[in-house]
Amino acid sequence: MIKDRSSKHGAPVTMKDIAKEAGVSVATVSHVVNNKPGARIGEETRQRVHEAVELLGYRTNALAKNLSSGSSRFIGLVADAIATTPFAGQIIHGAQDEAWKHGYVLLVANTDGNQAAESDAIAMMLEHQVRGILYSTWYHREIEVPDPLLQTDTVLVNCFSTGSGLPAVVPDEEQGGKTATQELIASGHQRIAFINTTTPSPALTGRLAGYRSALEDAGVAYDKSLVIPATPEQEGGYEATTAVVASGATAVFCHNDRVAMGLYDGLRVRGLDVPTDVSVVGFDNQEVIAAHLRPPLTTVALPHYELGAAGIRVLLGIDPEQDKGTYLIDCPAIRRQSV
Amino acid sequence: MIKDRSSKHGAPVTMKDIAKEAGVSVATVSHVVNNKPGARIGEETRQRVHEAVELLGYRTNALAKNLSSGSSRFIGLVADAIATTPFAGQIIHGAQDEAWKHGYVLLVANTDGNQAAESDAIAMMLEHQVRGILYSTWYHREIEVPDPLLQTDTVLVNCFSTGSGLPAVVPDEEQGGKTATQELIASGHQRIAFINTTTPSPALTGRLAGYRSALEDAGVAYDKSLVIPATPEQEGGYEATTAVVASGATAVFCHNDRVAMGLYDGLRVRGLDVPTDVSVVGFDNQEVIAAHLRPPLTTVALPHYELGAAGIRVLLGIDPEQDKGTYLIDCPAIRRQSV
DNA sequence: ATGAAAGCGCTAACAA
DNA sequence: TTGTTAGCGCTTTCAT
Repeated sequence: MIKDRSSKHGAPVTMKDIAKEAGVSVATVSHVVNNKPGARIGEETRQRVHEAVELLGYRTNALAKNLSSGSSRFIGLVADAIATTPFAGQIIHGAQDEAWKHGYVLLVANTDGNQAAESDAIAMMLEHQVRGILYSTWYHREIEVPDPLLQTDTVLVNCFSTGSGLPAVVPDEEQGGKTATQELIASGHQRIAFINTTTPSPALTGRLAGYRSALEDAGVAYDKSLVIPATPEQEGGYEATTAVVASGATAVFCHNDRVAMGLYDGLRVRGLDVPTDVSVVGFDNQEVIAAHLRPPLTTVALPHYELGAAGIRVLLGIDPEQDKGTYLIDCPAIRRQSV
Repeated sequence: MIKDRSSKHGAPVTMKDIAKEAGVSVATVSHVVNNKPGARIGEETRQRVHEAVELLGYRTNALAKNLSSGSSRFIGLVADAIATTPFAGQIIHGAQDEAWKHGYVLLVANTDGNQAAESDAIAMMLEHQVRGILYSTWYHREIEVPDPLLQTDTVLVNCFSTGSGLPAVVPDEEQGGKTATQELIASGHQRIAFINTTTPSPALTGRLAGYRSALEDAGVAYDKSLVIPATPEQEGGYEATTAVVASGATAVFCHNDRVAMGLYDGLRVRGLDVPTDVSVVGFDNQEVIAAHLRPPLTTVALPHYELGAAGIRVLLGIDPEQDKGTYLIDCPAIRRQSV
C-alpha cells in the first residue's frame, strides 16, 4: 500500500501512473478500464492493469473524460423552491434517480423565483456542458420561459408555457379531480361538496373539470352551490365548514390536504365526525398531514417523484413523444380512513 | 448574428474561435475573459475580444477550465433523504446558496439510506474531483462514517460520528430545549410538562437537558412526573393528552410540532383551549403545521438552512475552527400564538 | 494485441 | 502588451 496516493491529499493517481506500473501504454489502460467493446487486450495484460488500478487506488477523472469525449454526463435541474415544500424535493429525487440510472448526474440549482439567480444558474449549467435542463416549479402553473433556456434542450416539469414549444411534464389535474370525486361516489355519496381554491391555476380548473366529469359519469346533476371557494390552506378549510354544513353535503372533496385539515377542525368544533357524519378526501398527499390526521386522510397524490423521473426520460428521448409535447402524469388515489 | 453557433446545437464556440475572430491568441482571450489581475492587455484589444465574444456567443467551458487549472468548483452533498421531509431540502438550499456564493456548484445525491447508493454517490463525486463532501442526514443522529468518505475533505451535517475526527455541524438541541422552556417560563408558567420522544437520540437527551436547565435557572424544581414520553408524531401527542391533563401542567413543551398538533386535538376534545387553558410550544418549526394550527404554534426552529450553509463554510475553511470540530447551530424561538 | 500521437478547451509560465 | 508553448487526464484513430 506504500504507493497509494489516492487518499485525502497529494497528487491523484492518473492513467499514466497505472500505465507505468503495469508496463503498458495509457491507451491500453483506457481500454481495459472502460472495458471497451472492440478492444483486443490480452487476458494477462488486462490482469496487470487491474492489479495496478487496485494497488494505486486509481479513480477515473470524470472531468477529463467528459472533455476528451466531448460528451458530459450532466443534466441541470433548476427549481424555484427546493425549500418551501417537500414537493420540490420529490421532483429532485425522481429526477436524480432516473438520471443516475442512465449514467447522468444532476446539477441542482435553487432560484427562489429570483430572475437573476435563475439566469446565473442556467449560465452555470450551460458552462458545465449539461446535456439539457429540467426547469421545474413547486406548484403546477404556466410560466414565462427564461430566455437562456432556449440555448439547450429543456423540458418543463410541473409547469408549462403554451407557445414555447417546450415539452412539459405535468400532473393530470382533471384525472386527479375525477379520481377524488369517484372515491366518494364509490362509497355511496351523491351530494358531494367541493371546496375549490380561489387561486387561478390549472389546479382550480382541472380539478373542477374532473369533479364534474365524475358526477356526470355517475349520473348525478352538477349543483353549482356545492362548489365552495376557499383559500387553499387550513384557514380556508376551517372557514368553509359553515358553507359545507349548510349545503347538506354528506361528503366533501377538498382542494388540498391542508384545506381538509382545516375542515377537520371545523367539523370537530361542530361535533361532526369524519367519516361517520361526513366523508372527506383531500389532494396532494402531503404526508405530514394526510397520514396523521385523525382519521388519516384519504387523498389523491400529486406525483412529484414521477414528474421528475419522467422529465429526465423526456429529455433523454426515452419516453415516446406525446401529444403536443404535453406529458400528463397520473394522480393516484391514496386510501386511508376518511371516506 | 450569422456566425452565432452558440445556440441549441452545432459545434460550440471555443476560445480559439474568439481568438481568430479578434485576431489575437487564445492566451489573450483567456486573460481578458477571466479578467486576470496582472494582465496587461491594451484597451483596444480587450474591446475587440469582448466584441468577438458577444458576436459569436462564446461561453466558457467549465470542464476544460477545471481540468486545466486543476481546481474544480464542485462540492458534493450526499443526503439520506431529500424526499421524506422538507428538512433535507432546507439543508440543500443553505448549502447551495453558500456554495454558490463562493463560486462552487453543488453535486447532490440522494441515497435513501441505501449503502450501495451511498457508495456509488461518493465514488461519482470523487470522480468529479469535488473539493469536498457534505454528508447529511435528515434528522440529527450519530452515524457510522462510510469508508470512502475518508478519501476527501468531508464535513458531517446534522449528524456526527464520535471518534471519526470529522467536523460536524449540528443543531444545538440543549439550547433549543432551553429556549422553548424559557418561552413558557417567561410568560409566567411554573408547572411545565415536557412531552419527550421515546426515540433514543441527541434530540431526546439534548432537549431534556435544556428543559431542566431552563427550569433550574428559573428556580423551579424539576419534577420527573412532568416529563411524559410519547412517540414523536401526532398520535403520540394525542395520546399524551391524558397524562398532560392529569399532571396539572399549565403549559407544555412538545418534542416537536407534530406532537403539538396531536396534543391540540386531544385538548380540543376535552374542551380545553390553547393558550387560555394551556400554553404549548413545539419544536422544528415545520411550516405546514406550525404556522397553520389554530392557534398558530409557537415553536423553536431547527436551523436546517443554516446547517447547510455552515457546512459549506466549515468545508471551505471559512468559519473559524471550533471546539473539537463540533459546530453547534442555534435553534431560535419562533413566536406565534400558542403561549 | 498494443502503442504513439493528436487533440478536447482551457490555463499558465515564459518569451518576445 | 501579446504570443508561444506546454501541459491538465483522458479518448481515439491509426500504426505497428
